[in-house]
Amino acid sequence: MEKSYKPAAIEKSWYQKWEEEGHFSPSGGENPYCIMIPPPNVTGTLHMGHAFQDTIMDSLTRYHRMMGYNTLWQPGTDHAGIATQMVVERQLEADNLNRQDLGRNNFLKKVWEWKEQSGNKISDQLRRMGASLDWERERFTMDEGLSEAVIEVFVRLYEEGLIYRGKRLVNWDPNLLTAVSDLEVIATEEKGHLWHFRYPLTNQNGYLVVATTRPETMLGDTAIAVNPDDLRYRDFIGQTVELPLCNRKIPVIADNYVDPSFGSGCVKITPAHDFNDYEIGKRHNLPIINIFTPSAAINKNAPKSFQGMDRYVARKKIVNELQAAGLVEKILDHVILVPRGDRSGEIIEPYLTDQWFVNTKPLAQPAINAVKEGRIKFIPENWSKTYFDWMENIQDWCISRQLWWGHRIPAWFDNEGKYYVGRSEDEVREKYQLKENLSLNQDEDVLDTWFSSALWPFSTLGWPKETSELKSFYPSTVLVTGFDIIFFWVARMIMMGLKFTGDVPFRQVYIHGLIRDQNGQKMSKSKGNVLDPLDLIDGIDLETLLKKRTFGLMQPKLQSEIEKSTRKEFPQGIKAFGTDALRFTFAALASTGRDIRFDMGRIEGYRNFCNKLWNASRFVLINITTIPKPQKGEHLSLPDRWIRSRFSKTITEVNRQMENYRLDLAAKALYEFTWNEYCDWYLELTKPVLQESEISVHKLNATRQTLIEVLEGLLRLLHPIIPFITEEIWQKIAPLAEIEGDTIMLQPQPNPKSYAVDQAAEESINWIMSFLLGVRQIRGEMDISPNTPLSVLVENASENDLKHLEDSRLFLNQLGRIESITIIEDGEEKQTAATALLGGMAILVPMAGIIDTDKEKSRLIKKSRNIISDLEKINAKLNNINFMERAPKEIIAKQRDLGKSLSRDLDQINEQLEKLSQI
RNA sequence: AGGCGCGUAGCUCAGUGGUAGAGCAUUACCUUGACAUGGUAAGGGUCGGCAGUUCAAUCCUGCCCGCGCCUACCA
Repeated sequence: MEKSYKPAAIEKSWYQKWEEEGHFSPSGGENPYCIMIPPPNVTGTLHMGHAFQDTIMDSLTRYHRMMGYNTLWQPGTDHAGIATQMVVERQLEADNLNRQDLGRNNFLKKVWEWKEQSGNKISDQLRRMGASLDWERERFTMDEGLSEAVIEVFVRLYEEGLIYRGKRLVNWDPNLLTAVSDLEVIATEEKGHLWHFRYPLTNQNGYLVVATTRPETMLGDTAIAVNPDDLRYRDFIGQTVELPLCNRKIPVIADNYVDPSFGSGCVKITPAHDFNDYEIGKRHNLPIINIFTPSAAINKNAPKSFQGMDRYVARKKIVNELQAAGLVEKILDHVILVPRGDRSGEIIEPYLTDQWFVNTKPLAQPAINAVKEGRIKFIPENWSKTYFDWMENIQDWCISRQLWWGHRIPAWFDNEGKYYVGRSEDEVREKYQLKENLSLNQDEDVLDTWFSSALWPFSTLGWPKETSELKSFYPSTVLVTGFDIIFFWVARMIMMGLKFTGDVPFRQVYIHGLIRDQNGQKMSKSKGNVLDPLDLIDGIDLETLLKKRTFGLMQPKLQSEIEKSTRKEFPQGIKAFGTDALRFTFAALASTGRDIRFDMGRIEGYRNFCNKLWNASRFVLINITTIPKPQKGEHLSLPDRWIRSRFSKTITEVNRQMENYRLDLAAKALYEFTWNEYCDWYLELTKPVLQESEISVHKLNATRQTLIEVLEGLLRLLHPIIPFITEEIWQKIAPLAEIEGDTIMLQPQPNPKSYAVDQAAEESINWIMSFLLGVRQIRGEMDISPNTPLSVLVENASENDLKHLEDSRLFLNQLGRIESITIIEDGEEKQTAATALLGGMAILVPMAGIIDTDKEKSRLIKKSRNIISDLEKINAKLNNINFMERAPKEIIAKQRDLGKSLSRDLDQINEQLEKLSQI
């Protein structure tokens, strides 16, 4: 093996081998374990969020595969309607073309080309992450089979009356020229104004003042509303006002919606361009006057002088003209919530159009029940509250989009605007017995991308056919996803899954946090703080990183700022840490919080961890070149028994944490065992055995066997998180453990029962550790060189101490660089010494020239001060009647014991101090 | 407006009703035959604040302060 761990050298080949040999496909068997990947955008690239999520899913998948489950991790990609269409349109823009220039068919051809060209990129990046996805089953939401599922679902929902078409006020993106759903609208707080306008009364002098944040909508006003209980306006109800600039009379109506304390207490009502006003309009039978074109310019329903103007140009003109007419009461600064499209960033307008909707309430109820009844569990459980809140107030879902890229709606229109829904034109003609010469045109619109995503858990498995895959893997075991798409995706999958399969789509929903940068900021191109997972794996030099972060910025102004911060953060660029280190980092960060700050310090630390594992394995391989003869338990050394015991407990702990989705705690247990126990102590403790010439062959072999067995098991335990390095090492270790197999990934997880728990051995090793710690402290604090051999005396040794001492001399001598250990009676030792305490026993290092008396004095004084303060706390408790009466017995006993041992320590320290003072 | 989350060492974060933890960073010493991507030791914290429950609170409860997120129709 190489002297140090070089990830690039080992990661390349293993993945290819695993995939070629079909190790990712389900093994068959009784117990299924299935995860559906949240399909990434087919034209996208892997970002930190993906890498994090995929690490979690892959670790879970590999773990359960090794636990003997029939494991499927289903891969695939999403067509991501708007996002993908926008990318291709932007490419056309470069050639001064738009999609209309190409026409629908040619445009779609372009999108498919782009999909083919870039669609494999993210799959390849997933491979770099080590993701053990069953690629043979890779799906795409616009595959034939999945499209069939989409049509089937649409038609069935329509036939049941759960999909309807209607003219409704929807969220309209005037830039993309499509409707979007409520969820795709982001409300942002922005500075605006509250304009107060005077609407003159028609049958008397005076006016009513209305307040608005969107003056241009006045052109579509059809009423003004006041609160019926508002005494100021009570008398005006039923009168009319003159709508300025429009030459129209509109009524004053009363509606409880109006809050008298806001603005002027009078609200202008524009039913065509405001959701509330729309509802009020319906209640009062108001006319609905649409004043916008699809791109939100003023249309022909408004006065001539405004027609054709963009809404914001019109706004200015309206304000100016009202001002000139003396109809502006005042203009106040006002922070408003501006609705913007999540893709385009454009200000969304409520707009009256014909759209397709899903009637969600009947679907939501069973989906609520499924979670209430525990058939689906959220992890952490708290997220179910978020889910309920939304589901219980769910609104109908606008599913039609005026785009070209996506699943075209299976509805056909005749020339009169009558429409027929069916699986195909032929089916429609037959079903509705349409005349052959009736011309039909399919609806131009496509479905919301999330409509097909909602079917993902069963459409990928072949539904509506009753496939064996569906039988085996539906419901899937767990959905792993971020909280940001609980509404978009999780809720809708549950609704659709229950509706069309009669069962939940997954039994658990593991909600993880979102990856942020080291300052807790969302990673985004415009902030210039994006980390590419592949750059962490392969490394990147500063110049390339700078180029990457500043290339194609929307606001070139930001360039110098981004350059500066990047140079500061990564003066040397980014080192290559390898996939395993990145994965271990993600696992270690996967705690229950919402924000996960990615910390470069940690990935470096876990790269070092990999190196540690690498070198520990080298140590084992250097010392063991032939298969050790199996030995009986009696030949195991104390450290052998100890490490087996610790490993058994570690396996149990890791299993527990994996089952609880606490990958961070699993990673922690693995890290601590590997580094702090196996490497720091066990390997050190084997050195005396491996190097001792007089050791028995049995003992030697028992230690060799333990070294191998524990390392081999540890590699398997680590494999789900760090697959590459464990495979590489395992290939060399497994033969020495007499294990045959092509790959570690198909080996079973280690069984805690294969390694005996041994409390006695743990106690003994703890004693040894304490002994060595005491000696090392003296060395460290007294500046005694690690090379200086020490003669050590022990005083007040109990029988137990003597037994431990007898069992461990070999280890103490070598690990503590101790020449001799002499047992002495209390007070026998006359010369002064540096002292360490181990239970009731004192470990003395005679000072004879090597130790500074004053230093030792101050060291002991400091120690005694700590003990005294602890002791005071304990005595206060023990003297507290309430404590003695009410605390549990064990706690009292524990405190008493602690107090005793502390005062014993204190006595000994004082004794030593006295001795030192006598000099 | 409602809901949720967070506040623990300089930084990033675990954690528990009964003696506060890790990694990184810092300091000192060490190139000893697995590993300097390392070893040994050290320093560092009123666990955001106040009150309550309790024999005992960093942990449970309430209030407050600070930060963040989500949902929502205040024109």
